[in-house]
Amino acid sequence: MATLKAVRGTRDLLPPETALWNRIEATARAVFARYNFGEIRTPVFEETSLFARGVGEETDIVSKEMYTWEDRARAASEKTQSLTLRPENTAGVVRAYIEHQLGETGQLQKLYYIGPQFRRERPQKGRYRQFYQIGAEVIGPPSAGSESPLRDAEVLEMLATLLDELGITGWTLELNSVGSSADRGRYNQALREALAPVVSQMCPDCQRRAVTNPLRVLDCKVPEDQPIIDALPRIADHLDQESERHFAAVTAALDAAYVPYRRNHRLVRGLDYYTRTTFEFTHGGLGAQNALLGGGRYDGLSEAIGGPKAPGIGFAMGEDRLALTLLAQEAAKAPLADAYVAPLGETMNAAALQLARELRHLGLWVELGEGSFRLKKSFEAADKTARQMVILGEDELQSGMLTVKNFSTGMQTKVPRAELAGFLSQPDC
RNA sequence: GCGGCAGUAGUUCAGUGGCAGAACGCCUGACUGUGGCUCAGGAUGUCGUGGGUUCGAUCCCCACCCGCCGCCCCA
Repeated sequence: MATLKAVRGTRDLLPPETALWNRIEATARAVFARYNFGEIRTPVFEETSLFARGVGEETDIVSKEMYTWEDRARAASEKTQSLTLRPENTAGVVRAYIEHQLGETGQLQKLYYIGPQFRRERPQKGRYRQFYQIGAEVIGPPSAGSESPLRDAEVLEMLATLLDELGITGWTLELNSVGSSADRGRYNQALREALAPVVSQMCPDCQRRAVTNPLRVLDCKVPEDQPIIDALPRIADHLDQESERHFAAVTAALDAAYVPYRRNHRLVRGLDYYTRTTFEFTHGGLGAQNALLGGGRYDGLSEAIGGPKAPGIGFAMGEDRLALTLLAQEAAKAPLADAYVAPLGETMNAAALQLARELRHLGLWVELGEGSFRLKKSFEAADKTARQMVILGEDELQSGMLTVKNFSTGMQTKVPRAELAGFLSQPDC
């Protein structure tokens, strides 16, 4: 029988890497809380139509990357239902916003989520079929200020803070505006017209994109095509006055908050629901998957899925890539316990558990050894798992003076049991 | 989904149509309450899976699985 393994594109996260993941999530939660975001948890699966309408029927995500199945009927009278593992979380959050009539509160909703998403893509490093996203949405009725460029700037400033606090060095914020959907339609047309006379000089990929999806031409990385692309019309020149003013206000607020950004006229990508502000935080060293997070404004999404007018802005951050980036920066090494309690002889095992319990109740991180080990073996095990080792033999039990070995200083000390926890808590010197 | 490269010990990787290898790690002992250094010994394994060619396949061929790189797309 073939051995069982995690299915393609999925994986197990094990210590010590999970410690890094926990740190990432704890940092995100702490930052979000300071910006007055609350956590939302939506189901990992939803009705298929939510994603079809919210994300866009024509997008690759919906047309070929979703895990969709027909949920079977339990009774003859019940209909089957098409369900889908969520490929992203914004649609689910907006669905919940509508379902719970959060707009009726009149308040701006600031919600964040952390959880797995599912897309049936070809796996690669930093790209999995079950992947994890940390994201947030600011959404509400226009009267709550949900359309304000200040919201965009606040979210971007929060993200800059979060990446800094996570210890990501060398990130770049790329920023653009895609205007209204009407603006985008006009721009698409202008792009097609501008491409027509020059496309024959471009790479085969671009020749194909020019027909199927002209916006994708802007992503081309072939060096020879760059001068041609630079000469193409920019969406900035096709924005209506409102969108232009909105974008100017966003950048003014970013300047005031000292958030560095780079205008990227080619950043027009994104899902169907994006309007106006779009952005990406990128980082080198991730290969073709250089985006750490992406997001933008989606003023029409709620209405697209049958809800009230509820403009919003949000982002999703790839936690897998974040962990990868941090791992490359700091080479996650397993942290060490405060102490390893080594009983000397099996008869000392029970007393060792009692000692370990005492120390653990005082908040120390303690590993418990095994009395059948020879002292040499205890030392070897302790050296790998803890900063210090506490020897508990007959002598120590009788005298109440415990033997403590510090592995970084090499010092061995006799410590009264009452002072043990305090002694072990001292940092190495 | 398309194109390319790979899969051998826990890990990183050599290797050959004819006994399955190294380094590191692991275990035991030298050393019965003192680790790291040293020395001596030991175990590593369906050579990704299934077929085919062959007297014989880990090696050659085919298919599949999985990973990596790029494309598509995206976080």
